[in-house]
Amino acid sequence: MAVHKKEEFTQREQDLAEFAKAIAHPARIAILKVLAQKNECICGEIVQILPLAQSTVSQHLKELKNAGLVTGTVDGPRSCYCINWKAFEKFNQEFSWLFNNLKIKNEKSCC
Amino acid sequence: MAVHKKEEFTQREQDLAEFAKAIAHPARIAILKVLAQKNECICGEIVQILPLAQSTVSQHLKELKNAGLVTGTVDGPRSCYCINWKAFEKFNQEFSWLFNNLKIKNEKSCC
DNA sequence: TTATTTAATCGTATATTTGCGATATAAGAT
DNA sequence: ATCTTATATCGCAAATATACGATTAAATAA
Repeated sequence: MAVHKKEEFTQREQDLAEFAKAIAHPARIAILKVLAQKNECICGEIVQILPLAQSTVSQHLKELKNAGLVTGTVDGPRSCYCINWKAFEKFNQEFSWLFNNLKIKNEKSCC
Repeated sequence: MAVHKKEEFTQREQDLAEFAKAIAHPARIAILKVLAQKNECICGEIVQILPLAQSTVSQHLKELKNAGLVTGTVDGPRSCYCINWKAFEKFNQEFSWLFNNLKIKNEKSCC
């Protein structure tokens, strides 16, 4: 991949792709589920639940944070992660937009 | 990554992640849009529209096909690609399920 | 039959992702 | 002040993804 071609697409396509990439790993989906299930902010618990090393979980959390899907604040010696519902809702809408946008144009498949 | 850890998660998480990966590139989102816009099955047209080489587009199409989002049939010397609406609808529902599932549990963010 | 057109595949280079152990950091406990 | 605990980050290895040119394959046109 000599050059990056991603910039040649629309911002909307890039944003949507980036969000999709954020949840394109079962570990990150599992992390989101754990974060949603617990009412309090956990972190080390995720490491207990997932079959991954602490450093790996930390890395996945960082990616979710970079994608804006998760917020993180320092709480004493531990970290507090939460789902960013606002961003999540926005991306949910973007997805719906894509799905509907595609579907409206052509409901029937020709092959 | 000495070992694959993806199998250690639920099938549902894996399937969803795989679908997300399929649309985790702006080129593939753009391809889906083109396929939806045209009423007929094109292929070479995608190459004209996208800023990518023919072999690269072919590769992206293959990935979409592997993910089940697109069907492809041979039509003489050319290929005919179409969106698989059924599979698309299924994944749309899976996404909604995830979003709602997460949201119901905890609407408020604690940080 | 030979040439042309269209698309898939191969080979290759490079970039990114995934994963882990080891180390660093920072707060709380002793 | 030192030890413990929790987490982030670094460095590395291996796997995957991205992109392209060249080649192959297969059907139509000449």
